[in-house]
Order: sequence, then C-alpha cells, then structure tokens
Amino acid sequence: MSAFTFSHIHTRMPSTMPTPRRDLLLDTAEQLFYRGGFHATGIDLIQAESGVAKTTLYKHFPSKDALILAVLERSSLRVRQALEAQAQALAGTGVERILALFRDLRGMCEESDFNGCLFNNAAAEFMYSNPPIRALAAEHMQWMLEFLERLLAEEGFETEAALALLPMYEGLLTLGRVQDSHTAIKHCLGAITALLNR
Amino acid sequence: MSAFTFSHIHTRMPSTMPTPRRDLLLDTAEQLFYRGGFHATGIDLIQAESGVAKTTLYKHFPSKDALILAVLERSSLRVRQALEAQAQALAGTGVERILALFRDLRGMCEESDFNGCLFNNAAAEFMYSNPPIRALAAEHMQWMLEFLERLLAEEGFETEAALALLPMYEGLLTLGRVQDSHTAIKHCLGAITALLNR
DNA sequence: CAATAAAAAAACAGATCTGTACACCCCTTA
DNA sequence: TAAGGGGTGTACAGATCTGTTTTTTTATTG
Repeated sequence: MSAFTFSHIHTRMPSTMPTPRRDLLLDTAEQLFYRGGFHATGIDLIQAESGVAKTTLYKHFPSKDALILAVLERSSLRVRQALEAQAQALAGTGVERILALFRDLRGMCEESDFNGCLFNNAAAEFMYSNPPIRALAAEHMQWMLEFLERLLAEEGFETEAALALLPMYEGLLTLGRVQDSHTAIKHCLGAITALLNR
Repeated sequence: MSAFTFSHIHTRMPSTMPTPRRDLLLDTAEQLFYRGGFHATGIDLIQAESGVAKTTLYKHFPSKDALILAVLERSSLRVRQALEAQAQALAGTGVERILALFRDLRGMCEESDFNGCLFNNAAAEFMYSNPPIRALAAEHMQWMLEFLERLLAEEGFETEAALALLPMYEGLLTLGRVQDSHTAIKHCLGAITALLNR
C-alpha cells in the first residue's frame, strides 16, 4: 500500500527524527571535535570525513554552532545512558560499587583518541563566547552530580559526598591526558574509601 | 660615555631578555588566550588590544605558536613562583596547611574572567595537533604533582597522597567554570582530611 | 640639524573558513 | 515515461586569519 511505503513515512518524518545521514554526521563531528577541538575542526573536514555532501550537512544543521550543540546534546544523552547502564551492571555493594565506577576511568584514559571530558573541553572553548554551549556543559555536570548522589544514596552514604567525588572524577579525566592515569586512579580509590568509611 | 648608553646596551641585549613591549604582548596574549581560547583568539585582536604594532609582535614571536608557547612558559613559571610563595606563607601546620591551599581555590574560581586551568585548556586544544604545547602542559602538571609531594613530605604525610590531591585540585578548577565552587571545595576539604588522617 | 634606527600604520598576499548557489544524478512514484 | 525530491559535487562569495611588505612617523645620536 502506498500509504505505508517507507518513502511516504520518510517524507512525513519530523525533522527531529534521526536519519542515517544525520547520525553519520553527528558521529563524525563528535569524533573530530573531541580529538581536535571545536574551533580547530572545520566544517570541510567533517564533510570530507563523513562523505556526506556539504549541502546535506547544512540541511540538517543550519550552522556550525547548531552542529556543535547537537553533538553535545546527543553525547550527553549517550553518556547518561551509558552511566545508568554501567551503574546497573556494577558489581559489588557499598563502597565497592562506587570504586568500580572510578576504576573504569582507566580504560577511557587509555583509548587511542582520548582527550579528556568533551563537555569541559567545550566549556573551555566557549565559556564566554557561546552561552548555550556553556549552559549545556553546566547541565551535563549537574546531571553527573545528581547521578553520583543517587548512587551514593542507594548504598546508604550521605549524598553530599558527591561534591567530592565529582571533582575527582573530572580531575582524573582531565589529568589522564598528560599524566599516568593508573596510579592517580589507584590513590583516588583510596581517598574515596577513606571518605566514605569515615 | 657612549659605550654605556642605554641604547647601546639595548641593541646588544640577547633576544631572550625581556623588554617592556615583549612583556606587554605576553600579558595581553595570556589574558585573551585564557578567556577566549587559543584557536578562537586571533593575532589581530592581541595586536589591537595590546596597542603594539603587528610588526613588533612578529619581531618578538616568529609565529602564533611561538607566542602561545612563550605565554605558557611564562605562565607556568609565574604559577610555580606564586605557589611556592603561597606555601611559604600558608598558615597552620599538618593537614591545615594543605587545606589552606585548596581553600584558596575559591577566590580563583570567582574571578571575573575565570576559565579553569590554562594548561588543561591548552592541552585540550592541542592534544594531538601540537606536541610541544602538550608537552609543556604535561610538564606543568608534573611540577604540580611534585609540589604537592613536597608539601606533604614537609608535614609528615606520605607523598603518594599527592596523586589523589592533584586530580581534586584540577577537578575543582575545571568544575569551577560551571558549578558552584564553594560547596565542592568544602567537601573536598573533608575528603582530604579523611584521607590524610586515615 | 642631519643621520640612523626602531616602531607604528596600513595595505596586502595567500590560505582557510563558513555558508550558499547551481547543475547534475539517482530513485521513487504517478 | 515524466515529474519531483533528496543527495552529490563543485564552484564560489565573503569574511577572517596568519604573516609580510611598504611607507611613515618618531626618537635618539653625533
């Protein structure tokens, strides 16, 4: 039936619904922005690397700023889902469950294109020049804080400890760029244990 | 005597010796790079803001990269001197001396043009595109680590605790951009106390 | 005052960046 | 087969950026 062909549905899809090309653009842009920075990464590179025509890129995202925002929004969503899933799967109880979360930072720091926390990098580049991007970074950090608070509450700790855990978490991501992450993580685990068992 | 006129000395000054204009350029560039980022801040803006002619700028620094490196080198030196002086003047003994260092982060986070840690910002923008800048950021972090180790040793703590303090310190600087720094610092002080008194 | 050297001012060259315009192609649908 | 919509590829416009060149001004020295 023509009323139910894919094409028909496709043309009636709202613009917010993901299309393969839109996702491909977001994937490519996220990877390039993360590795090379936002200002240093040009639209032409994203276009060439993704293989999608420039016209199509600007049909999905009216400007580079809009693309950056879309990348950050989707990345934030993905991080949230990943952390929720990770928290569900975390082995152990009590302190061990929180420690496991920090232990997993090591793998992230050792990935080949690791470059710290995307949201802090964005905040650094757009702190005073692009309020929406800065706000998005702030919202992401706020969510991280609340996530840690929930995790702490589940294990019977005072939720305020999240205010010490989050700087450690972000600090490890930041330092992981230029310092050995393994020993730093190890000693942070000790600090967390001391804090929560006090 | 002409042999000792200022001009004569000036012309024989090695290029590494600071001149008023060179310092003015470094001051302006540091402020603008810190606030607006490295790639986003153009040479023309530094030139206009400093009032020094572009010709003179390129006489002192052969390229933008060289200017960035010079800014980071001088800033690192200044931070080191400031922290050494601060450590000398720190009130209290034992844990209190370390806590005082972290307490001072609050003032930094509340400054009008605060934008985190200059060296982490530089590392984020140049991680894979400019090894010398990345290396300079790494060296600065290494010095910070050794500085904290010295401070801990002076107060009779195990120096390895610095590996937990440094992520916290840098994490607070990073989060200070988008989160209230006061409460985060307060809870980090508690974590440090728990760690060192364990 | 004349000579010289440095700095300022401004124009410019070449590259690059964002964003647009246009012609072409492919594929579906009528 | 004809029409039309979405994607491609390319060329281009305009702005901006780094770095250079050229000219003018300024200040110092003999």
